[in-house]
Amino acid sequence: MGTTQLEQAPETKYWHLKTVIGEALDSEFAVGEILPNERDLAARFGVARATLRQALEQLELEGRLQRRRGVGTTVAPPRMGVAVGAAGNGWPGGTGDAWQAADSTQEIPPASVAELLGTGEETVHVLRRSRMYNGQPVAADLLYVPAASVPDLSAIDIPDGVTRARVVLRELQRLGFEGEDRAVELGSARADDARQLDRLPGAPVLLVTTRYFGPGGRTAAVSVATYRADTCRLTFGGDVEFHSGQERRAS
Amino acid sequence: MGTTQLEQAPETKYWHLKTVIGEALDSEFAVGEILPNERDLAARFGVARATLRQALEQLELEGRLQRRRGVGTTVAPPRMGVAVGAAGNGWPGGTGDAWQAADSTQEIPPASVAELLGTGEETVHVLRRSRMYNGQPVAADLLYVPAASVPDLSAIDIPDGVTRARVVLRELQRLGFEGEDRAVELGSARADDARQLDRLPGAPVLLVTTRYFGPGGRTAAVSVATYRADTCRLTFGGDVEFHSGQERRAS
DNA sequence: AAGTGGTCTAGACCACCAA
DNA sequence: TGGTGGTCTAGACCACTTA
Repeated sequence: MGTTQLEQAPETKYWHLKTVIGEALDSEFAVGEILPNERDLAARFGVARATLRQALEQLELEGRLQRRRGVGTTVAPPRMGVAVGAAGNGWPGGTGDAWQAADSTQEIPPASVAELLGTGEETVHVLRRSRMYNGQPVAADLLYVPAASVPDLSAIDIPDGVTRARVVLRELQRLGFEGEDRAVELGSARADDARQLDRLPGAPVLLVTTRYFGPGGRTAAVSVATYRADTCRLTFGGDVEFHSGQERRAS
Repeated sequence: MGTTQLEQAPETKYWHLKTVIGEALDSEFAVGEILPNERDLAARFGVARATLRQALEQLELEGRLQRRRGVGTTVAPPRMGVAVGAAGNGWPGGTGDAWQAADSTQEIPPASVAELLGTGEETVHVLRRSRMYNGQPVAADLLYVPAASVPDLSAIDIPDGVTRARVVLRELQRLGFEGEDRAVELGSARADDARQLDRLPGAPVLLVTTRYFGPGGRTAAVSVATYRADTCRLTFGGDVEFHSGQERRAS
């Protein structure tokens, strides 16, 4: 009667586990330290392995644990702040930052990209790049460049993918751009991205879609970057580094 | 011998399922349509329910499905683009946009926030707000404001939380700010945020941490916003709307 | 009360890594 | 080869919504 009935949900087991383990991580474990294996942990807490795993999965999602098949579960360092704003990368790869142009082909872009580009079913240059940070791969990226955006190249024929990538980037950089647009959403890693990022397919990733506007307001290029969600915190604007004292190091 | 041995991973069941169902969603289902229940689907594909669920979970993570306990699984509309950049919200809640100031207390901020504010263990104003979009809750937010940032209020004592929230916001708006800083990372919803966002605890969310710089470069306030990762695509900069023709409507 | 998705169990086997 | 995390199964029960 008088009891304010606010308890509501009786807190599930895995949620409680997650809390308990999370607190233990703060107080009793150092970064890089290895946890007991899942079977032992499950036994120790008196739950099924699946339940224990549900807790670990969330902690990994939050960037507090790192699990590797065949190896074990370790305490993850704090997420690294990765600059995505205008300060970080003009034409990505242009200024020789951590982006590494890997390859280039000419393909018909997927519908979602074609819509952003405003092109129809024309083929575009597709540059594959990957971004390193503190010696770790943090992002895989596809840069879609319509042939119209780099007119001076249409006559030349360059067979090698890597050098063509470099040439396209240089040309883009020469032309410059007038603005950019960015969107971030949650996704799961495709098989090839997963391989580049040293994760399993389906791993949670942050999808950063950038539109680059050329002269006249036309969309000159579109980039879709796939960042590891477990290890990265994306930073925007402000040239100041977040948390500058606490960046992640290789384990 | 001659067989280029590149097959590599024999593609797990749930991954294959995810692909198959995903394609079916594109071709055979309309937005809002209800899928068969999990037990039926599992039987139809000849897998255990847990396996089927693993596939659905990923599709939900990617914003393609919406599942509600007691109701069913429906096809989700495309994610809505939510503006987070400077254009979207000055002092959030200030211009009467979709933010709704709900409450305000004075508390000692969590260590992570205190570090960003540069304050010690002093109490700060904590404004709780929530953001609506197309009639749906998309974000819950905590705005931490050190007393020093709103000096004119230190003398006044306002007992009511809601009006105090409004007063603090008005004062902040009057003072203005000189810059901001933003970071985005993946998280899982705390119990209270989950309630506000109409999700279960642990649901994947995008955590947007914003630092507002006051005159002199000091951090005037810090906001931690929790966006539903399943329904939201965060957009930054550029006053142009992404995908303007395809926005999400209430189902 | 019936039907949905969410949690949990106790097993089994597989893919991967390091010694 | 032994140990790790990843996948998969076939059940059971629970929390929630709707009628």
